[in-house]
Amino acid sequence: MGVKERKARDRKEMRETILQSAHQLFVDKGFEDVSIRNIAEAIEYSPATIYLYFKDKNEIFYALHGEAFKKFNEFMAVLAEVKDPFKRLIKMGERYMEFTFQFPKYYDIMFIMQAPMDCDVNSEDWKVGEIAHSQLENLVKECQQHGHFKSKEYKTLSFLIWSTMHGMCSLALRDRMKIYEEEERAKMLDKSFKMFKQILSTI
Amino acid sequence: MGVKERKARDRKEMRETILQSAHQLFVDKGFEDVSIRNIAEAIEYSPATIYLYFKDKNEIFYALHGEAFKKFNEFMAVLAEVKDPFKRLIKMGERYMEFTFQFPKYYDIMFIMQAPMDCDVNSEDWKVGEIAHSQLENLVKECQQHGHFKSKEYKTLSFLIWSTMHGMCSLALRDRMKIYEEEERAKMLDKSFKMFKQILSTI
Amino acid sequence: MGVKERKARDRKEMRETILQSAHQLFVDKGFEDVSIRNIAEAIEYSPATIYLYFKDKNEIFYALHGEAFKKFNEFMAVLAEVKDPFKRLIKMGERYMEFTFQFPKYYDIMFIMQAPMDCDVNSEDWKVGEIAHSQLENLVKECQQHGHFKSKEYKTLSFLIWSTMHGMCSLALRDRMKIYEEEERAKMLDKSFKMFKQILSTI
Amino acid sequence: MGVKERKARDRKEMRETILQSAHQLFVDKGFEDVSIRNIAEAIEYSPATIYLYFKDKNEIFYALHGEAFKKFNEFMAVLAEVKDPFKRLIKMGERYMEFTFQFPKYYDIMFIMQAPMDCDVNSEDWKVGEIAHSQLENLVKECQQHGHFKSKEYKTLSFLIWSTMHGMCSLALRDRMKIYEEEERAKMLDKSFKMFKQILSTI
DNA sequence: CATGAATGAGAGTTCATTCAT
DNA sequence: GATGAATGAACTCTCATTCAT
Repeated sequence: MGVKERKARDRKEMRETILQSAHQLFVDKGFEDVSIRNIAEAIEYSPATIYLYFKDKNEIFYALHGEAFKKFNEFMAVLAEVKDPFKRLIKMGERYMEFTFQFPKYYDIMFIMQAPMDCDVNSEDWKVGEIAHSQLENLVKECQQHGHFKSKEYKTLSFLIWSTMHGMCSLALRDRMKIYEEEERAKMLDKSFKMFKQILSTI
Repeated sequence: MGVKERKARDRKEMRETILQSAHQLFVDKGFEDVSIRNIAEAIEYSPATIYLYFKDKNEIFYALHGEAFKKFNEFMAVLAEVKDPFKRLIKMGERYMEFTFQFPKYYDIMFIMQAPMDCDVNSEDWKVGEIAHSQLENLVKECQQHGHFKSKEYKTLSFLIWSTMHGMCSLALRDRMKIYEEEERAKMLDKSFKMFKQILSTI
Repeated sequence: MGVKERKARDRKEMRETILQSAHQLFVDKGFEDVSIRNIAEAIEYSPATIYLYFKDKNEIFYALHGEAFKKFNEFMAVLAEVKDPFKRLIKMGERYMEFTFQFPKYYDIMFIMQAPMDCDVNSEDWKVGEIAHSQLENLVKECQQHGHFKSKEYKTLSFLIWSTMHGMCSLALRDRMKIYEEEERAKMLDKSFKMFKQILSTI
Repeated sequence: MGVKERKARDRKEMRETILQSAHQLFVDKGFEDVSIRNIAEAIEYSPATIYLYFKDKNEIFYALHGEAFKKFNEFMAVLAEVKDPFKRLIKMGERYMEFTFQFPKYYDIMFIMQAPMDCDVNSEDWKVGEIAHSQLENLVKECQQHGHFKSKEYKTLSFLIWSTMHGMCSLALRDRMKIYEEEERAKMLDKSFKMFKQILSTI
């Protein structure tokens, strides 16, 4: 038994090692530019070894996808500290943007990339996503209980808020802010987010 | 003379055929995952033939990009009929969404897809993009002259509006609305846009 | 008849035009790097046109080969002016080197390149080559009649002389003088040829 | 242990196999006209396999170049046995010719073929070449100390000697002795070399 | 368990050549 | 006589994947 358990543990550790490498490479270079060979080299194993732990490249992708959402949720954990729901909502937006620009490739998999077709909709990953989403809806509802967003349907507003945040982030990430001068882009995002907060506080 | 013209027309048709195929494929599989060979197969010509009409893979992408923006601007031409600037802004939003869901592949190329790096910023395509953008900014400014958006910086607000619209559209296009039931998605977009209009009218 | 003749003349002119272009390109870039397209572009005709005048790329090559030898012989014509046979021999060597470095690609086809297999040994081109060669042999014989190269077999000496000249030229042309500093190479060739002359004058 | 060694041996053998094929092809068809595919077909492996043993096409060429020079130097080792420098010089010439006709393909790569441009001048291969060359220069110098080649600059004379040998060898190798009857060619080379020796002994 | 070796498939691209017009 | 259009075959090189060891 001890043996079996150790084996299982070893196996998990190896998967972890591979994913960490894949993660690093992925975060550095994006999905398309990470090859099995890269990962293998990074962990100083042979490419063939990877296949002992993952069926194929897609499986690694899915795992990363899961990691991304996990990381995202961890990233949002700090919200717990903020008591006032509206302030918490604002903080959520701030963290959303921070996450986006700290882990742009993760944001990309999570919210932009065309996922491979055969992705399992029921997989745990998507559940994690749903959790994040209902967190937002609950928060909006809570804000209403504190007098915000009067006569707004909370589900719809939640989606609208998410859309706005996602719009800013994804335009930036996918290089659609070239209409602004290089140096202005960050400022524009900043000003835009500030204006968004202000609007939210008045409606 | 007739001959020359017919040849020119043939040539244009062929370019068009290639572009249509490429278009389809690019958005189905992403730029990186489309090969000249794919395109060639799709139109039932040899790969070499493609090179008679386009210098390389990138040039195909740029051509599509240009076409998309042209179509986009044509699509926005109806705005001229709307006199009141605020109503025009709202109409703009409506048309934006209509365009997105009528020509999702074009929208994808314009605002979502990862473009090849070595794209010429000074090319006409980008100018068309800038025109569309300054159209929005001018419209927002005009609204302010009619008493809307008091004490809001118009450039920032323009970006925020665009972000919101893009957020909704791209989340839908890239299948990130799976958290909602299939039948609800369109409704959600609708309600969300309505709420957005309402918010805009109060700020 | 007039018509027939004119047509024939036209045809020859076109062949000439093509060859001149091919020649220029060939001299500039070497055989491998000249494409039918290049030639066609240079003469502002379509690639297909080339095929009306030459069976294929090889045929152009052979024609160039012939041109090279013709040019070589023309280049040697000045020797006629030199009365004294030994001086003429020396002059021949000088001209040989001059030709080599003025038309390196020609020298290459004539004396270095692996000729395409299906080259016709009996073609006129080779005869031109033989003429050049027997010119050398005759010259050496003549020198002997004037007291040079006593008790040397003239055919053998001729080959030895040619070998020496070819050795220097081909080592230079095929970049085998890298053992010497860049600036020294020309000097080395010069000194080497001077020494060769001096030796010839003493044997 | 035995395993490691066997693997290393296998690897070396495979490299050798590839090099032999490449060798043959390079000299038959020239560097430009040999493809990785050709080589792969010749050894009945897939093209991709080649890349497991050589970084790219150039590396194959360099390897051959290196091998050739190593072989050449080994071939010249027998010179050590000859005490008298002039006799040694003559022997060197003899060995040079023997090498040429025993290993014509190697000779071709070393001294005739157009090498790829981006060759590393500082690589070991070129050093081996320089060694061979300075061996000649030293030998000529030594001959002078024994009363030969009076008032001749030894570096220049060395190049002249090399040129003469290379001229004879390369004309033969590249089939430029067709002016002589088939049966005479070898004799001509022989007589020519004899005459060269005789000349060297009198200057 | 780990891997070295091998490969099929495929990428973008170029070229000599053909043929209907 | 000239050509625009087309293509088959080739190029170098990379990658995910397999399998015997």
